[in-house]
Amino acid sequence: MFKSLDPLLHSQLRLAVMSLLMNVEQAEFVWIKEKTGATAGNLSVQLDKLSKAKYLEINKKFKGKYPQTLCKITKTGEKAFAEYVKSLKNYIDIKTD
Amino acid sequence: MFKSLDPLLHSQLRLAVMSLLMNVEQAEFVWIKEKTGATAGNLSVQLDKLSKAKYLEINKKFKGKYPQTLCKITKTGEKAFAEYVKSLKNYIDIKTD
DNA sequence: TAAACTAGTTTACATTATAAACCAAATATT
DNA sequence: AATATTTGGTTTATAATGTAAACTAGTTTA
Repeated sequence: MFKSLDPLLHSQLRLAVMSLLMNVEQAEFVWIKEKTGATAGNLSVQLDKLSKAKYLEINKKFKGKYPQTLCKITKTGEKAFAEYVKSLKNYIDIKTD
Repeated sequence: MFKSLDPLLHSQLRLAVMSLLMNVEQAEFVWIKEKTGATAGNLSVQLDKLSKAKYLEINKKFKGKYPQTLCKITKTGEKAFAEYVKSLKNYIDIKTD
């Protein structure tokens, strides 16, 4: 009846991050921070979790003299997101039998 | 951009409970337990939280000789659920601009 | 050269979720 | 008729999670 919801995606901030990354080629840490309204510390932790799960790839470079963290969703991440959305529908659409 | 998701509903079990109660007049503890697959202890705690938030009403009676806990969603609960679903759509539908 | 800012990371604490242990009464077993 | 098991839960202790505050490392500005 209720498919289990991927706990890695069932978090407000991580879901927002994935939602953003579903729609762009890649994104900077600072841009994600602004779009989500997250604190830097929280975002750092959550990006790390998503990255460890291979839901996204993190690429650290320099933009001029400043450090820059680029994030990009992976195929695995895209699949997980799609699956999460599918599962969620059981919760928000269902009619009992 | 991202509306905040009611933390009381953003929990797998509580969301499943509310989802069930959206579709029935009322429901027994045991029925909810079976439908959700939750343990009794966890369900007890989560029902209590939803009840304290006035998202549902809990009515304790006896069914024959056994205790029976009946749950019914409130107007407040219905509104909160609808609002949650609306907010969620920002996360799962959006295209970045 | 000292203060303030950029771009993050680490860590300590608070919140949340959950299973295990418990309770009271009913029924089944020996 | 004791005792064990089941029903229908609640309480509580612990594990997992989320988050802000404090920190690192370097840059710009006054």
